Amino acid sequence: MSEDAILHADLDAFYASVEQRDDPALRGRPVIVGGGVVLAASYEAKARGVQTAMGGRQALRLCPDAIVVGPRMSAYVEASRAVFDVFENTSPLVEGLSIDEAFLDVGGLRRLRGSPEHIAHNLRRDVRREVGLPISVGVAGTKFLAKVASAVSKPDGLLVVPSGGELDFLYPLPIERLWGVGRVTSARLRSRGVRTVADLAALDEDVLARLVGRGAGRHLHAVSHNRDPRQVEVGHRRGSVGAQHSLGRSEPTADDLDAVLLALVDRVCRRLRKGERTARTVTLRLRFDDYTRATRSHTMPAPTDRTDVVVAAARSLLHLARHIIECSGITLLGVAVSGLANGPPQLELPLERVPPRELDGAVDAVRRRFGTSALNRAVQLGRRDPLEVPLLPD
DNA sequence: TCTGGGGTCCTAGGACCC
DNA sequence: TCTGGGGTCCTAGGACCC
Repeated sequence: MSEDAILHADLDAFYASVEQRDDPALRGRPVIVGGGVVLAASYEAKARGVQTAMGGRQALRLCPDAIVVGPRMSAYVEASRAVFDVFENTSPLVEGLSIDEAFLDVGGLRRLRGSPEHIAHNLRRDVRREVGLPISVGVAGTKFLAKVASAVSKPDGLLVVPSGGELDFLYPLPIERLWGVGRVTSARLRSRGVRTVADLAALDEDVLARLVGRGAGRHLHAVSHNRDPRQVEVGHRRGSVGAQHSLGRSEPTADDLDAVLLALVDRVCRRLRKGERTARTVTLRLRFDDYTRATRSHTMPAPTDRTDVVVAAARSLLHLARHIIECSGITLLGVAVSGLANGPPQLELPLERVPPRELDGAVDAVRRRFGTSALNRAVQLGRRDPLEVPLLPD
């Protein structure tokens, strides 16, 4: 007989913790990983108000004595792999959510490994002992509740929501604790006086749907009553692959944009081929100096992993968007492919083999405008190891 | 508060088909 | 020629997450 017992395991301030692990001088001190923007902050920095995704300048105003270190993605990927080895040794049912968190179904393991709480305790001990990192674990009967519990338990915590005590745990929490309530939804709900999960649960589902949309309304109504039927799912494959590049306020020419586009497509297609995937839809992402965004997408008749095919599609999308690009300053260009299928690897067509004449023109334009180092950066972009967010298999 | 790079899911309208 | 209802696919935008 099995019971519902799900662990949500979430590494604390992951990148910053790896840095503190690897450099004793950083331990006990406020550490910020990133530069222009905060990718991760140690708890010492968080205590001073520094938050993930905050601008670097603001972070240093709040915490002038913070030590800023550049990200070392390969170290984080390696640490993540080691942590996931511990997960896999704990339960065969592991669902990775990102580089630093996963769900584990331990419902069938009571005889083998003890109670869910015991398993969670051992998991935290093993991650600490074998990888040297702090990890928080939430234990509950549903994924949703386990995720909320791990967040509440942070840092370096363990929180078990006892069977029967779910609503006592949930109701007093502020709505922002819920997975799926962000800035906009929070503001909408608060404007109606909804502050806690108890307030949320008292709302009619139809009222909620009118307030935040049908899908979000249904979701929030269900979870506020502790209904979440989702199972831990093993073997998810990612549904899209993308790459993007911030352009600053450089006012790039059409040739500059084309060079960046080539580099981005090259990177995306390498990752496709490496994962033996193919894609049908190409999406161009644009961001402008007023932080508005736009996308343009095109679905191809057949899936591909070929750089030249995706370049052609992306170029025509860029052409399609030329008017909005002319009207407002473009600050970010991104390329994503979706509609992924498992496909055999096809012809290898890296950046170097895109028709040389066109590439040379674009490359020269970048060199003229931004200098050689910027050119190297653009080319590097195309060659960089596909290490980012590598957890779900490509 | 002015912001990096990588993702997921949902909604809504239009085209097209039966 | 006009009228349904239902379904799928595509495109664009938005909210949210790490």
